[in-house]
Formats: sequence, C-alpha cells, structure tokens
Amino acid sequence: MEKNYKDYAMFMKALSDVTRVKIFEMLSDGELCACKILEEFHITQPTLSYHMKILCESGLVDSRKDGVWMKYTINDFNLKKLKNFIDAIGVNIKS
Amino acid sequence: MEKNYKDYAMFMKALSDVTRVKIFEMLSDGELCACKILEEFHITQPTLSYHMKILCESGLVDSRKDGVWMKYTINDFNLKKLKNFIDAIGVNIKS
DNA sequence: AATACATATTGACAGTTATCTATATAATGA
DNA sequence: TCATTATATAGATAACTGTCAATATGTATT
Repeated sequence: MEKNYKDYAMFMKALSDVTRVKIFEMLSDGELCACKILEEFHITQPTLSYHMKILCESGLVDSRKDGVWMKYTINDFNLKKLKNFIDAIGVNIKS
Repeated sequence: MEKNYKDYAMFMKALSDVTRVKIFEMLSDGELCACKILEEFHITQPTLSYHMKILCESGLVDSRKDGVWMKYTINDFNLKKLKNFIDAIGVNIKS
C-alpha cells in the first residue's frame, strides 16, 4: 500500500476541530445543506463556510450547488483511505 | 455509544502533522525509544520531544521511562476509540 | 564527584487557525 | 428589475503551532 502521509495528515487536520468532527458525523446520515448544518451550531455563516471549505479541500467532503443551496456529502473514497490507514495501525498489538 | 467529540478532535489533531502520523505508524510495530524515532527524521531533539508530548497528551501514545531512555507505545484503548468513531462514519453510504 | 548521554524545558519567532464583522456574489421569486 | 435568501470572500485579530538554539534535568558510568 502506498503511504501518502501528507494526505493522512490533511484528513486528520480537517477533523482536528470539534465543529468539523461533528459536521462530518452529521454527514454520515447523508447529504446535508449548509443552512441545515448551520442550525446545529452557534457560529456565524462565514465561519461555517470556512469550515466547509477545509473539509472539502481535505477531500473528505464533496459539495454541489443545488440552486441557491450548497449540499455536502462524505467522499467515500477518501473516507475509506483514512479508514484503511487507521485500521492498519496497531494491528499487531496484543489485547 | 457516547460521543466525545473533544477527544476525537484531539486524536485527530495529534495526527494532523506529517511527522506525528509517521511516528504513530512506526509505533505500529511496537515500542520505540525516542532516540530511535529521532534517527528517522530531520528534526532536532527538542522538536521530537514536543511532538511526543502532543501524541502522549492526546492519549494515543503512552510513554515509560527505562533508565535514560523514553519508550513509547500506542495506547490501544484510545486507538480503538478512534477506530470505532471512524468506522461508524458513512456506514450507510452506498458504494 | 565528574563526565557523558538521553530527554525535557524555555524563550523566541514566523506562520497558521478560528472567529468575527462587513461586504460581495449568485440564484430565486414577485 | 428589485428584493430576498444562501453562500462566499476579505480583512482584522487573538490564540495556537512547529521549529530552533540554548539550557536544564535526570541517569548511568567511571
């Protein structure tokens, strides 16, 4: 398996903030609109926009424009990449 | 399952740096001494000490003193916690 | 005790982050 | 076209990060 540490670090950085971890988990249930996400937090709209940008730029989240709305989904390919990395860690540790 | 987003964010932050991701993977093969880890990077000893502190404070890595040496291992409990969180994300996404 | 070695701490610094307010852009509907 | 709504961008700012050189601490050996 090819080791792209820079990618892994970027995935992790994208999820290194409580707000973004929560957003990522919310997307677990499927596509969400920015305005729906915003309702769940006590942050301003520009701050959410900033967080979504970081999530998207990391590759873990995709976005599409639907009329006025931005809709976000988890990028399954990169999520699997992250999962595979984490799963490969510590497999030899005896429980 | 209880959601401790702050913990997850801290795990991710600990792994949000390329050097620390690599160190974490190195520990996958078992306990390592700081001096052995240092050999693999082009950073000074204080910088490594700083990174190890962050990894340890996150809970993902444990340390013990063995004479003059500091030895590091992965904390399996917290690694599993991280794994479980990631594994629970996007399980409903259709491939 | 004195030296050597491994690691930690301190202080400094440039770069990055998360947040806000104010403003801009883009799409929809009257 | 004008007003409304959703989102993005710009600019500011305080706090945090990763790095180093210098120094301190702790352990072992002679």
